[in-house]
Amino acid sequence: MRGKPDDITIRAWARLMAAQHLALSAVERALKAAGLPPLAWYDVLLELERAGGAGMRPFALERAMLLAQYSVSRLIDRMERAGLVERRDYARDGRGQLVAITDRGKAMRRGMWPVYAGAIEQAVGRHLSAQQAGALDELLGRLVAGHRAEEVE
Amino acid sequence: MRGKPDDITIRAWARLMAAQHLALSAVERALKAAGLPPLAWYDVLLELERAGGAGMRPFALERAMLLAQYSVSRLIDRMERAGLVERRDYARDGRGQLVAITDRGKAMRRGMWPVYAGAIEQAVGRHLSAQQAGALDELLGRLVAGHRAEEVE
DNA sequence: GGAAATTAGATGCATATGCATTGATGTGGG
DNA sequence: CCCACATCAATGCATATGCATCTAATTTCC
Repeated sequence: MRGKPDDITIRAWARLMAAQHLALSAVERALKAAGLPPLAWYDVLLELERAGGAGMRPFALERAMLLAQYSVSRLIDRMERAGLVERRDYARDGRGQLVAITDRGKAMRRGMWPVYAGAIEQAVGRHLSAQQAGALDELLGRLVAGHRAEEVE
Repeated sequence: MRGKPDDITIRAWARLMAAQHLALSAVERALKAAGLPPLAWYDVLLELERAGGAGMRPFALERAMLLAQYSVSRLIDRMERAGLVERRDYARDGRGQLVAITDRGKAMRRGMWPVYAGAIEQAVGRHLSAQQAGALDELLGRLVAGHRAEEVE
C-alpha cells in the first residue's frame, strides 16, 4: 500500500507545481512577446541540431522530449509547414522517417535563444545563487531519476 | 539589459520542467486510472471548501489557482454540470457571482484525496527525505516569491 | 515462408485552451 | 446626472490536445 505524504512533501509538491507554472508561462510569454514560436519548438530545434545533419527519428524525439507520439507527429507537422524542419524517408525501415533541421530552423533556434535565455535568467537565475541553483538541480534530479526508475518497473 | 543564465541555472530550469511534468502526469494518470476527475477539479474543490458555505468569487479562484479568467469560467461550467459546485448570484455586485461547493463536491474531494496523496508520495515524497523536501520547498519558494514581486512592477 | 504480433507514425473525433471580444454592471470625474 | 472608463464573467472562433484507431512496414515464431 502506498504511504501518505507528510506536510512538507505536500508543500514541496504544491510549490513545484506553482514554480514551474510561473516560470514556464513567463518564458512562453517572453517568446510570444518577441513574435517567436512556443518553447516546444526550441526544444525540437535544439534536439535536431544536436542530432546533426542526418536528423532524428520521431520516436527518439518523443522520448527526449517526454511527449506523446501524436503530439510529436503534429509538432513536426507544424514546424515543417513553417519550414524549420523537414521529414525524410528512412531507408533502413520503411515505417520510419528522419526529421532534420533546416537552415531556417537553425536560424530560428539562434534567434530564439537570447529571448529564452533572458527569460530563464529572469524566472530562475535571478532568484538563486549558483549554490542554490545547484542544490535545486540536485533535488529535482532525484525526482526525475525516481521516475525513470519506475518506468522500468 | 537582462543577463544570461549560467549553466547551472539552465540545468536547474530544465530539471524544473522535467520534474514537474513527470510528477504532474503521474498524478493525473493516477486520478484518471481511479476514474476520478483531473487535478484542477481537486484544487477548485479544496479552495471552495476552504472558502466555506458562502462560496467564492470566480476572480478570486482565478488568482488562487493561477488560471486565466476564461479558464476558470469553463472549469466552473464543467464542474457545475457534474453537480460538484453551484453558481449563485452575488447580491452586492450584479456583475459578480459566487461559486460554492455542493455536498457531492465535498464527497468528491474526499474521494480524490487518497489517490492524490498516494500519487504525491510516489512522485515526490518517496524520493526525498523530510530535510530534502524542506530544502526543495524553500528553493522553489524563492522562485514563486520572485514572480509575485515582479507582478507588482 | 507465412500468419500473428509488434512497431512507426498519422489521423478522425471529442474535448480543452488561448485570444479577442462582448454584454452587463459598476465607478469616478466633470 | 451622465458619459467615459474599469471590472466581472461568458463566449465565438481558431488552434491544440488526448484518445482511440488506422495503415503500413517489420519482426517473431512456428
